[in-house]
Amino acid sequence: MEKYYQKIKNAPIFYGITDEELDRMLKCFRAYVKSYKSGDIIFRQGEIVSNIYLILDGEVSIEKDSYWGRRMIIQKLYPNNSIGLSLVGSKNVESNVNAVCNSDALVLIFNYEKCSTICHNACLHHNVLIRNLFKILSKENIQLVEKIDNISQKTIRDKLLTYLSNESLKSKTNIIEIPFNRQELADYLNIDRSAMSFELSKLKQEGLINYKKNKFVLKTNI
Amino acid sequence: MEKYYQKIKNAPIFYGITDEELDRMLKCFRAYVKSYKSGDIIFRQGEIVSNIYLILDGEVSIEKDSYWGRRMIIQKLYPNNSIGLSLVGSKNVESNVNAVCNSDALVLIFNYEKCSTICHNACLHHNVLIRNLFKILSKENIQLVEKIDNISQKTIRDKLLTYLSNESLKSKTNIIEIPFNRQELADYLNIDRSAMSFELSKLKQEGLINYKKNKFVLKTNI
DNA sequence: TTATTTTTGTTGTAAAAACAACAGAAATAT
DNA sequence: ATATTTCTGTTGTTTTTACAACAAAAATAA
Repeated sequence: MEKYYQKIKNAPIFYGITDEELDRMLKCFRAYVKSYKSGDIIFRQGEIVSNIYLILDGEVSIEKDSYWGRRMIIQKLYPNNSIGLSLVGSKNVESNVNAVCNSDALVLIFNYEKCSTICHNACLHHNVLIRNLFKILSKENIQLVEKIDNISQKTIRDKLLTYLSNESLKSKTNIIEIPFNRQELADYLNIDRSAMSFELSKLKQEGLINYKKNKFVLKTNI
Repeated sequence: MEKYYQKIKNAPIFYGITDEELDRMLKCFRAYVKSYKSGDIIFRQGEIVSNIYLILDGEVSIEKDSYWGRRMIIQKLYPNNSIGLSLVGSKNVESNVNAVCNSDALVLIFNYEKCSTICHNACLHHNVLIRNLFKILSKENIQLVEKIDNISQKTIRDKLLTYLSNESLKSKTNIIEIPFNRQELADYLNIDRSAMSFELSKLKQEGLINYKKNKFVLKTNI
């Protein structure tokens, strides 16, 4: 456990917390580290989630299975990101998504509720934590609205251009490395992969973008 | 100002706060009430928002204009709902949405930052408030994911059925009154109104649903 | 009440998407 | 190095959608 402290300290969720505090806090939260294999599912649609999961290593995607078996990728998460905040915050709500490991992963797990009922330092810890949770959730909220923006566009072309220019705006550069392969990007934008590939080719031909694998260059600021 | 206290007290954002506390708190936050006319815009895409807006009366919709001029409705908000939480939480972020009054509206406005820097009771107030903000944001988060679920469906039919059954699940009844007219529902689901009307007719003919104006009945539990 | 405006439903047509099937390229395993 | 698997791009066909134009119904104003 202690060997992960350095990693844990860097996570936004524990921002502003001193080393000693962190130590007490993790004990108080009954925190433990669990390792997952690629493909493992951290939690499923329909499960009630009362833990917070902090990714220490690996890649996790938040997905949803449609009634007809199509996969929808909501977002991808990486070390320092945490999962389950909104579920924990709303208490006893069934998860409406799956959290799936895309690679072997290392995850810090702790129970958000336990502390508030058992431990004396509850208030102290909670206040610091909740402040961080609020910040993280607000960012996530903005990201979700951005995703809605991306997938709300009418045509495949518009979805691609909106997605790429949004990414470009965020990174403040017109050279973008996306975390998706083609199939995953299609699942993220809710479009057909082959139709998307076709549209990407057209955009390249027209000189609007260039790309190789998952590296894209936006030629114009659309 | 005082005449609105009863309304203000009922809002989730001030849950668990006593009357005297509320009084001090609102002073501390420099809160004031502003009335808007139908069609007024509370804030626009691109503006930096540092206030929290609590709706006391009226209807406000969170919208986005696409590059091509299409309106996208993200969500509709009503008395007791608050606006701007995620923007305030992320600090100095440009709003990526418009907040538009759909009717004459009454809104409590307060500056979230001001308190933390000026007032002595900052911690006390903030801790209570942030706890509430966290809860509200987590609910909103779940709603946004649900919206993503609705609009991610492949066909117009699937979007309609998913939306209606999600609403049905939430209200735990198969009789639903939706807050949208046809054009607004189309803008919410990002589809063409006439194509949607046509699909609704088909669903009615097939006996899957029934409806009149904005009241819907789900015949089967799809 | 009647006139006017707004909302909703219907239809045909053109555009776009999904789907399927496959070929070539790239990555991985042997 | 070669074989095998995975990923990406291309094409034709079918399905679905958007769009436009209009009719019917409902709501609102005069």
